[in-house]
Amino acid sequence: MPISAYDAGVARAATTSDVFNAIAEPQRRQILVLLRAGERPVTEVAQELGMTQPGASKHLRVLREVGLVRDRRVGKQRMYGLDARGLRPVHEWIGGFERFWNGSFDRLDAYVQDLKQARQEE
Amino acid sequence: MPISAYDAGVARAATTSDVFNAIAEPQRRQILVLLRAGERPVTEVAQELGMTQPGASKHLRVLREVGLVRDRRVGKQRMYGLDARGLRPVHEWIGGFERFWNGSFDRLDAYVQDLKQARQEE
DNA sequence: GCATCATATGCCGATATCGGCATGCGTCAA
DNA sequence: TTGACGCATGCCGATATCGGCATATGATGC
Repeated sequence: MPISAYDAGVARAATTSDVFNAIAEPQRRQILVLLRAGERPVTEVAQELGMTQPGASKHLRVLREVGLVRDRRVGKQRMYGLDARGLRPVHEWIGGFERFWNGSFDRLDAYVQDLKQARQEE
Repeated sequence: MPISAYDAGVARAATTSDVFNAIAEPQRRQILVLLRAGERPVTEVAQELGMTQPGASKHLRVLREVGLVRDRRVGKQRMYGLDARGLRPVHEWIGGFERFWNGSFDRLDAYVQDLKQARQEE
C-alpha cells in the first residue's frame, strides 16, 4: 500500500491484487489447472470443481484482476481462459532459490548436511 | 480441509500452514531473499528489513512452520537459515504452466494471438 | 416489453491475518 | 541468584477473506 493510510491498528498490508496472493488459494489454483485444458464458462468451472456459481465467479474475478485469466463473451455465456503470463514472474522469483534446494550453497544447507551425517553416524 | 468442520458461516478454508500462503506475504518473501545470503539472528533480520523484532519473529515462525526456514541456537541467539526445499513443489506447480506463457498451446492464447493480429491489421 | 438463462454483486457471519505493544521465557555471565 | 540480553508469545484493534444466500445486472429470444 503505497499511500500512508493508517493512524492505528494497521492490519494486513498489501495483499490484494497480487499474483502471489491469487495463487495462495487452493480453489483458485484448481481453476487455473482446469483452464489449462481450455476455456470454460463460469457454470462449467463451478460444476467441474464442485463449487457454487457465485463462488466460482468470485474466484475468477480475483484471477482476472491479477491478469491470470481473461474472459470473452460468447452469447449469454462468458468464457474464461488461462493467461499464464502473470505466473512467469513468480516462477522466476522462485527460480532464484533453485540452487538452494540441491547443492550446499549456503550455511544452513551445510548445517543440514551435518545433521544428516550426524544421524547416519549414530 | 478434509474434515467436515462447520455448521454455518464457514469462512476461509485451509490457508494456514501452506507454502503458497507463506510466500504470499511480501515481508516473508523479503526474509527468504535475505536469508539466501546466509543465516541471521532475528534481530538482524528485523533491522535489515526495517521491521520490529516481534514482527520478524512472527513471520519467521510462519516460515518455520511450513519448513522454509530452520533455526538453531547459538548462545543466546537463534540463527535462522533458509531451507528452500519447500519451494520446489511450488516451482514445479508453476512450471506446469510454462508452455502457456510462450507458445500457443491453448485456446485463449490463440484468441489472444488473434487479437494481436486484428490490432496490427487495423 | 417480458421471460429466461448466465453471470456478477451485495450482504452476512465466521474467521484469519497483520502490526504494535507489553510481557513471558530462556540463556548466559557475574 | 540476579540481571541483562535475545527472542517468543499473548492480546488488541483494524481489516481482509471466504462461503452461502439472495438478488441485481446483462444478454438473448419471443
